[in-house]
Amino acid sequence: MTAGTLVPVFAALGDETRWSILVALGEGDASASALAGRLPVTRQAIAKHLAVLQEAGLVEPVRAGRELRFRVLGSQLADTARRLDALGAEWDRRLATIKELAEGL
Amino acid sequence: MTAGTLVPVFAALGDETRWSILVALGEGDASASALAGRLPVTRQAIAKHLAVLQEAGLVEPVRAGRELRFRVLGSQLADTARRLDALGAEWDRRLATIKELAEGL
DNA sequence: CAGATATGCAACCTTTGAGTTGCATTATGC
DNA sequence: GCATAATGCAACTCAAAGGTTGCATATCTG
Repeated sequence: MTAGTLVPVFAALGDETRWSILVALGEGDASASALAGRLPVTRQAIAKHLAVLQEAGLVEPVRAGRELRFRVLGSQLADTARRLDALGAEWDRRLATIKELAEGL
Repeated sequence: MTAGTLVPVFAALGDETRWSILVALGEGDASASALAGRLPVTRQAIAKHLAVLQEAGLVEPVRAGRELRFRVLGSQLADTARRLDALGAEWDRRLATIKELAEGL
């Protein structure tokens, strides 16, 4: 459970358009074509973003007839949040210890 | 408190080299020059990364004589984690509601 | 003061990533 | 079966991002 699998997730979350997509999916599953109707980019661009998000494990494809809808995986976000919180806490703790040592406590 | 300020943070966290820097800083404050000794990139590259991290509020500069050390801000990570968790939870909740509606409950 | 050490700045190269257009393909629905 | 609506794939453009080298500038330390 190193930062290895974490980085792609953050990279995926580090783009405005992808956030728009995630937010849109937060209101219900949708296909690339459907999303293209709501966002100011082409269907193909959205398809690429969805691929990135899927690779990062943030969305999941769901076939529905000839449509390929995507579902946002909130649990993955919660998971990432937990790991992030743990790291932040550890760094703070470690640096506090260093500070104490430096102050000769 | 929109996703606005959140995106740069994730963008900053979406790079392996920057993680290396953060991890290194997690073991104690350090300057760009000091970090250059431990990482396989030049001091200037590290300086740029530190600028990005600082812009995202993840590190903080600390002047120490002629040295400019950087301190990692774990609290900012915890903050980001909280927001991420809230979003994931809300999406899950909303989608669960939609599913119920779709199932005619 | 002098030399060493640290940062600051700028130009440059190269790769990646976001976005587009165009066309092929596949699967529905009547 | 056929027109339609959706996805898949490929080539291309353009800008940004990561990285480098080189040099200027400050600032300790002996």
